[in-house]
Amino acid sequence: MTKQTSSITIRDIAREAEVSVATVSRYLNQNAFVSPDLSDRIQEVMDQLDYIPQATARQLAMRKKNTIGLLVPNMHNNFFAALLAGIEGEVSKHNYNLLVATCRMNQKSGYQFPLGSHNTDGMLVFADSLSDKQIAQLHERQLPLVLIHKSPSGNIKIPTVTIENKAATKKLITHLIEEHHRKHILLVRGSEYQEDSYWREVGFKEALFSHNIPFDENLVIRGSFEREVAYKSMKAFLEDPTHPKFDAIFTGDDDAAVGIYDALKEHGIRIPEDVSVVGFDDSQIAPFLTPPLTTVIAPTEEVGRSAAEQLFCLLNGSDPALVTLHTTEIVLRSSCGCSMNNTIT
Amino acid sequence: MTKQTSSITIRDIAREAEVSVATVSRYLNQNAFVSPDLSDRIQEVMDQLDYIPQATARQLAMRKKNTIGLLVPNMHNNFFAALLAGIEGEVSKHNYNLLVATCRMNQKSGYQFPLGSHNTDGMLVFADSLSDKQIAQLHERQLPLVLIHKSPSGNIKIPTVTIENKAATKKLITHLIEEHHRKHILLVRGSEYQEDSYWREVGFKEALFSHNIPFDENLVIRGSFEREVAYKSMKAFLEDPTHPKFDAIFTGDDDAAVGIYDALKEHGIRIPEDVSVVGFDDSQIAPFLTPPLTTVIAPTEEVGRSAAEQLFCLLNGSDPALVTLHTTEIVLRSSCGCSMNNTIT
DNA sequence: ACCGCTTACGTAACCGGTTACATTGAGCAT
DNA sequence: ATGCTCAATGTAACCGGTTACGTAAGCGGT
Repeated sequence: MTKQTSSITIRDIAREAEVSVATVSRYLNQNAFVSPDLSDRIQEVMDQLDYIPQATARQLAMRKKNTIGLLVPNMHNNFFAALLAGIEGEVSKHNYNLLVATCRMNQKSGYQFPLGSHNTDGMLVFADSLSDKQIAQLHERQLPLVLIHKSPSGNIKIPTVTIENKAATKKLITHLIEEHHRKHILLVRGSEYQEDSYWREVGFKEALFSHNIPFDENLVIRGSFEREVAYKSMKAFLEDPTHPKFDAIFTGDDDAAVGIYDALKEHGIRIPEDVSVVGFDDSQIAPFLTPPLTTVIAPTEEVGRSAAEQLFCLLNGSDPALVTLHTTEIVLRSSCGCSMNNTIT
Repeated sequence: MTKQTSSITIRDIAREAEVSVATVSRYLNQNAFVSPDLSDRIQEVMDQLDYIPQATARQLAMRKKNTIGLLVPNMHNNFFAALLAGIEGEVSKHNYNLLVATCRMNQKSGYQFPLGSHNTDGMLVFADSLSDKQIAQLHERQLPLVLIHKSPSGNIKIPTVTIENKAATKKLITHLIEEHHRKHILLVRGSEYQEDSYWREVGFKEALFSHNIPFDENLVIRGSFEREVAYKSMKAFLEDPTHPKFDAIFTGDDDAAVGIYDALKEHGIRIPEDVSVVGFDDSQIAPFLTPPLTTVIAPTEEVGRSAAEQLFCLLNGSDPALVTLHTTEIVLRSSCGCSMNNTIT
């Protein structure tokens, strides 16, 4: 209960320096000329009394919180750190504060936003932290919003920043087809409702179609973006005697790839001799798998940075890009059958 | 410049519901009895006008920000996500907000805190985000503080939470000595000023001494907590014809271990046949190195959680643990010479 | 001398909540 | 009926900044 922190206020400074509060405020904000002698007196008193202006009071008076919020579903994802690094850099460049929260059910009154217009001047919403309805609601209330790895539903105009899921996947699958002559490619795709998974599937199909390879529903394993469940799904698939032949696997996620590797190994299936395996994300472990995993590098930090950038556009009144698509790079290692460690963009 | 957000205030609600602002406030905070009919009227009006209380005004009136800050040197560290997850969980449990910032030099006036008593009710300071002097300064100003992976200088009483660096290292080195009969162990230690490195070195020495093995200054490589610099330092060491013989390496960090692996491989030195290698941190890549790395599991999320917990103790007036030491586990993989995948605590 | 214009600075209202204190009226004992 | 207590509600001051507006001094032109 240490209540009385630095309870010295702008009025104390004004009194001691024998000026008005307005003058102190003007000196603090440097937004009007204050004569040098007054400035000196003020500064001196401030140093002496160790004065720190209360952000809260300032925010109230200015009707501006100088704070943006980042909402994520959870923090356990690997690339969360990179995303945050990008965001934080941009935020601090603008001298803003960054509030971070996960969305979660509140005990009683259902959903309660830890972040919102009461808190922040604008928000970054990652993937499916919020339902479309909740997003629409915030948007209606005029709260500046930028979505990350998610596009707005309907035709509401909210800036989005994400990565080229479709194009990258198409390129990767094309590589499998053209360079390694694979034709029966198994798709291990993530959660039904995750947008990244959706576009990766679209890219996957496009690559197939443009090489006249039919898309086979039986060569799809659904809902497996986690290592353990990918492992189990893959095992189940392999143990089903009726499973179709395949000569390559696109795992849609590096973490899932680990599970896939394990399952294949247990069945004595060699990578890449028997089947090529490729992932997505270039997580840290990708180069250390045996064999090293061919995958897609996503510029996560850059995504964070530019998402914040769009939000600041909204806050400044300049208009933001409605959709920012970051390009990805494919890094060829040996799990696809390549022998070199190369990159195609 | 969308200024006028939801500019409806508690007074609007009071007027429409034909009650006083005090009553509305009391209803909102549930801190005094309000008769059911008034409650209903108020709730109805609030729903209808879509009222959201401004956190800022509330904070000003209550002289409490309901916010804690986390200060880190940078966000690029792997375990940052886990740390944050732990902190965030605790923070949201207390219905607080979490402000995250990196410390950085401000363009003009030298060091400027993005976080402080103007912003937060208390702060978590990670490792060397702040100098001892800066910490002391904040502490003098009565700002509740908890340090993470760092202890306070002098005898100021600031709660600290960290991990058992010394004990874990001692156990790990003892394992090398007793199980694998290693006697000439190379110490690759991190930054001179990093406290974790310091304690790891102490534990290293203690293990040596208790087995009557002299500590050899020539078997130390300093300042190498990063992959690349560890690689270079190790190469330089190996290429120096006068370098002492060694049969094991303690890298003090998993990331550094990667660099060490590479350097050893280039010189045709086999792990673990020629030298044992052990790390610290159990980063994600550890199990995927060839051979899989024996290392120490640090409960990072738990560290974050309990640091926040101590801070809330300070905020509630109950007294916090002055030092919280989290126990670590050693996970034996094959880089030390073991054949199993085992854990000792 | 007077007028007008500019400029540095002061006064006081305001931001949107909380809460100490005042007020009102019901309930009950005398 | 009177006085007292107590509980529900209202009034207005306050939190610590910002800023619209007012004021007075300085200056130049006639």
